[in-house]
Amino acid sequence: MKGFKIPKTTVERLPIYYRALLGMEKREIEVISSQDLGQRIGIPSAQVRKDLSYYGEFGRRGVGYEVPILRRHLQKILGLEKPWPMLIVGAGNLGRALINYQGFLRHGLEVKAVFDNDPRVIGTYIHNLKVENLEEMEEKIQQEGIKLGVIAVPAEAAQEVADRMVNSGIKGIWNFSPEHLHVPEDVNLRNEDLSVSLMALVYHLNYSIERSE
Amino acid sequence: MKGFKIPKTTVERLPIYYRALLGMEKREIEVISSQDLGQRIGIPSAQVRKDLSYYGEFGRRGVGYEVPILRRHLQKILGLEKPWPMLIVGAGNLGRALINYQGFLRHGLEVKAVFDNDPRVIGTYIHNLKVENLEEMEEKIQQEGIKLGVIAVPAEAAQEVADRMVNSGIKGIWNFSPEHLHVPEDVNLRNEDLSVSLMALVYHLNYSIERSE
DNA sequence: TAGATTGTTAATCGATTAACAATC
DNA sequence: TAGATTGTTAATCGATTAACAATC
Repeated sequence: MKGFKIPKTTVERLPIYYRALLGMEKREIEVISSQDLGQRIGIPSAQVRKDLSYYGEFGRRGVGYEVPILRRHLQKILGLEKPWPMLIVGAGNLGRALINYQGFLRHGLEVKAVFDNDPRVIGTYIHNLKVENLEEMEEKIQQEGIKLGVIAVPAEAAQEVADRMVNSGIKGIWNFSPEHLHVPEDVNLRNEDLSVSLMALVYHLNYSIERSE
Repeated sequence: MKGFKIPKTTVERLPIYYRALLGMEKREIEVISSQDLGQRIGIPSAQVRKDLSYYGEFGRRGVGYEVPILRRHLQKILGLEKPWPMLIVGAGNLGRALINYQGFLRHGLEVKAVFDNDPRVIGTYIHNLKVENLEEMEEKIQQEGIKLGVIAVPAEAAQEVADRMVNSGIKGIWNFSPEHLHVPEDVNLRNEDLSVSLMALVYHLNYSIERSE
C-alpha cells in the first residue's frame, strides 16, 4: 500500500468490487476490463481504475485485470484473509437476522458469541449459537481476542454496551442502534441506522411522486 | 423549497437531524442552537446551518431553532407527514427483523404486506401480518397503491422481484440483496448491502490494528 | 503494426468550512 | 446596548471525470 491518503469514497467501493469479482470468479470469467467491471456495478471505468491504482498496478495495459488475481488483492486489502471473530449484543430480531446471515463466513467473518440481558432469551439457541448472559461479555472478548462487536440493542442501552466493548478491547463497532455513540478515536465505529436510511429513500420517493403528479 | 440543487450529502443528514429533534422534543427541550444540535450528532454547526438553509430560514438569529417547529419542518421535507404503505418481499430472517422493527410506524411508514414464494412460509403469521404468496404481489400493490417495496430475498431472485415491483407501480425500492439492480430512472433505488458495509468496517479495523502492532 | 486498455495527470465538479454581516 | 446565533458568502478542501501517453 502506498503512503498517501485514500479517499473515503474509494474505500466504500472496494467491497463492491470484491463482491463482483467473487461472482465472476465463480462463473470462471478470467479477465475483465475496468469498463466491464464498472458496467456491472454502475461505476464509471475511470473511477474503477483510479480506485485500484491507490493500491498498486493490478492490470495489464491492452488486456484488463485477471479476475482471480485482482480478487485476491482486494481480499488482502480489505483484511479478509484471516477470519475475524465477532460478537453480537442483542438477540432480538435484528440480532437473529445477523446471526443467521450465511454470508459472513464466506467473507472471512465469524460470529463467535451472542449476548443479551433478557433472562428469557439467555440460554436459548440461535443457529447453533447459545445466547449468553451479557455479564459474561468482557470475559469472552478477552478470552477469544475478539476485536469486532455488533450492537443490536435498543438506543437506551447502546452507549453502555459500547463502553463495555471498548474497555474490553473491541476495536471495531457496527452500530445498528440510532444512538450517536462516543468512542475513543482508535475505535472504528460504523453506524447502520436503518430508519435513517429509509427516511432518505422516502425523501426522494416523495419528491419524485410530487413532481410527477 | 427553493429551486436549486441540494447536495446528496445534505439529504443523507436530514433524517439524522429529524431523529435528534424527535428525541429532544420528547425531553421537552424547546430551543436548540446549531452548535448544540451538531454536537449531539457529530456534525459541525456550520454544516447544520447550511443544510437547513437549503430549505428555508427556520431559526432566529441570536436565539437558535425552536425544536418542535424545526422538527415539523423536517417531517414535511422528508415526506413523513402522511404514512407510506410499504411491502416486504422475503420472509426470511431479515424480512422478519424488518417487519418486527417497531420504529417504522413512528416514522410514518407502515408495512402493509409480506410476500414469499416458499409454501412452508406462506400463510404463517409474523407480528399480526400474514405472509402472502408472491404471486399475489402485483394485485396488492395496485389495490393498496403501494409505492415503496423492500427486497429481502436472495441475490438470484432480486432482479426479478424488482422488475415485477416496478411493473406494478412501485417507485421506491429498498434493496437488501447484494445484486446491482437495474430499474428505470424514475424509480428510487437504495442499496443496503450489509456485508459490503461490514467489509468497509473490517478494512479500517485491519488497518488500525496492523499499525498499532 | 493496429487495436485495446491501463495508470496517471490535470481539469472539473461538488461539499465542507471559516468568517462575518445581519439581527434577535 | 452587549451578547449570542443565524444565514450566507467566499475560500478551501476533496472527489470525480476526461483525456492521453504508456504499453500490452
